[in-house]
Amino acid sequence: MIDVYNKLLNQFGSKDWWPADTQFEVVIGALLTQQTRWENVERAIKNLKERGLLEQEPLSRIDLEELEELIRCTGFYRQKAKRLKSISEFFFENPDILKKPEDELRDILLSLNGVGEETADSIVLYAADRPRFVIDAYTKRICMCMGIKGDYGELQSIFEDSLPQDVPLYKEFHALIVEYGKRFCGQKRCTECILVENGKM
DNA sequence: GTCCGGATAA
DNA sequence: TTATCGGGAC
Repeated sequence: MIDVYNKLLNQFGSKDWWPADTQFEVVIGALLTQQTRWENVERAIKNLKERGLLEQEPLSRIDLEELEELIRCTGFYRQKAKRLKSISEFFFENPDILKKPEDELRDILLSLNGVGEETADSIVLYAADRPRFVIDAYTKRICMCMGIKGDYGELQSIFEDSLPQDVPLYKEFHALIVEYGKRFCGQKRCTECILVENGKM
């Protein structure tokens, strides 16, 4: 896998993904970005920030319909508004939650409504700064093209076992995979794929 | 019309 | 495994 990482890094350079002022902002962004373009997430984040709502207590207490309007641009705004309120309440009541060991933290996150495996790992990696490799749709797709099959956990193990346990590397690699996926997989430029031609990772 | 930095209930 | 949630950009 490290070869794939180096190929992507050479092609695209460092991405500096997931800009955010606070850990909580990463958590909120992780929910808002589900099935949504990042540009639209930034608008919603800006809306919340301008009103001082990008903090645990204010966001947990905001009127539901008001919150829906502020995040409407991210789509799925009704379910996302409910989830944001409940997760804000949880983080307000458990302020040190991100300091827990990554395995325990991941299980706790998964028990929250609106948090599946990808979102949980995104929070563990980008908010808590712990080594958990994020598997998204592009990662699965690229693996399939390389002949690697498996469910979420199996693919995650393949990446984590073949890479040094390095948080910045995990962050960068996932960002590069998404960038690559957008440009090639998403545009169906399979004949130009630089990852599959030599087969193995 | 298609696609996005998915999760959930059925 | 499939339907649903959904606005915005192309």
